[in-house]
Amino acid sequence: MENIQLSVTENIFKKIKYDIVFGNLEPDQKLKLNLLQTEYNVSISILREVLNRLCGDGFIIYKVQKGFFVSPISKKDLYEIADLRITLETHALEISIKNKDYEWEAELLGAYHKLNHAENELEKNNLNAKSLWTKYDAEFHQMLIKKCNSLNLIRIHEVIFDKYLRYQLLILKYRGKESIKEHKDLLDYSLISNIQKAQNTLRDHIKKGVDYASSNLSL
Amino acid sequence: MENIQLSVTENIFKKIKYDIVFGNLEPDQKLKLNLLQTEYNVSISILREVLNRLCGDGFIIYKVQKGFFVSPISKKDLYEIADLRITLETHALEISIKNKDYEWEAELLGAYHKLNHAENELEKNNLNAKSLWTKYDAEFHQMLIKKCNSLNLIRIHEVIFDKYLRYQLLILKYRGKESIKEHKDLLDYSLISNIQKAQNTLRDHIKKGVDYASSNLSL
DNA sequence: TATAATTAAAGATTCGATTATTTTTATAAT
DNA sequence: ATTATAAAAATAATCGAATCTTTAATTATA
Repeated sequence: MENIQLSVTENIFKKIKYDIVFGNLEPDQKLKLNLLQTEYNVSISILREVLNRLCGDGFIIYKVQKGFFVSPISKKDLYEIADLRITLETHALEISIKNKDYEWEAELLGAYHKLNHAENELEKNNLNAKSLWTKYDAEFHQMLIKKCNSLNLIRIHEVIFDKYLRYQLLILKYRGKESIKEHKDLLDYSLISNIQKAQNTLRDHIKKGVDYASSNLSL
Repeated sequence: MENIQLSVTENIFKKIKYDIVFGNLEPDQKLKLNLLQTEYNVSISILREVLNRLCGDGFIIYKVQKGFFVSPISKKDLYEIADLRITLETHALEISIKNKDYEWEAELLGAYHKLNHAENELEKNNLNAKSLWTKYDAEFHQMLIKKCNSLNLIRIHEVIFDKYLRYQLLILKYRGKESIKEHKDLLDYSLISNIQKAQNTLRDHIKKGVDYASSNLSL
């Protein structure tokens, strides 16, 4: 019998991080402890543990005797995040491709297949597919760098990806056909081990995404 | 009158992080809360807040219902950290050099001067200079990337640098003359804006450092 | 009216105690 | 002697209350 029991702290951590990334908690919003206490139904100590952990990742800002605040957003921050994502993800992609095996190719094809399905649904204006697309986009990009053989790199990339995702979700629009083509190219270049073209495609993919996001973001 | 009052939490955070980086708390060591309580003379709640924050940065590992542990070390981890430092620091250096101004040049020269002084003291076998060298080495490298114009990048680099430093301090030995030459080159290439050579020097500098560390590390 | 001082309310910080879980030790059964 | 079971000790997790700080509201003064 499996024991999947998570502590209260772990559950609240996931909830609050989700609420920040998905915009339920707004940028700059002050996180008053007694409000959160009733909202999430936990004690203050638990909340402070969770908020401190999120501080470490930079999703929350802490000011002594002033409390906790959801991290602010800005175009400058968005471009910084995008630049970091490009730097980390292209580097990881190169190593990943160099280390690839059949199992990885299979998993990558699988991840692509799911993403492509969600993309098609979105093209048919099935708006329910939005959250699915979000999930599969993340999984596809995680799979691309999975063989980079560096837990540290994967861990940092994950944080940066979530920060990037937060901006994407603030826009809510979907870049459509262009992005679909880029994902297909990313898959194909990875499978034939063309590192240069795979990296260039990834770089353009993120740059176009961030420009699109930026132009749709009123700040 | 300035208000430099830090909360208890902030102070303990710095102390514990210092103790991890500088090896007073050993890798894999279990951080029992009541022991830490008497050691640092604070309540459990405070400790849990601090340990959670350090989890976010990866200096501490948390296992549900098992407690907190100082992150383990390994050669693989060291090489991952070094690779990340190279990736992040060369990228930041390029942008920094492109954005440079006279003020930065002046500050960089100042930082180099202090580092060079510490290096000379070490050459004279003045072992007290060791901790000074640690400080000035960090400051010199931070100054190199200061103009990269990305708080996110600087913040992440800082965490990686501290993780790298932790390994360096485990070795305690000093690489000597070679490293001195590299620092001088790093300064000169940055000042004449030779980005390629500055990046290559930095890459070699870190690679040689990590190889030196690795070969002196019994794991 | 505008500014400064005082008080009241709200909120952050810290702590000690209670509860729940895990680990260790002791005891019993095979 | 070895494994299984039960009791005890150690430790982690959680909570609610006490303390301290900041912010807002009120009153007093120029």
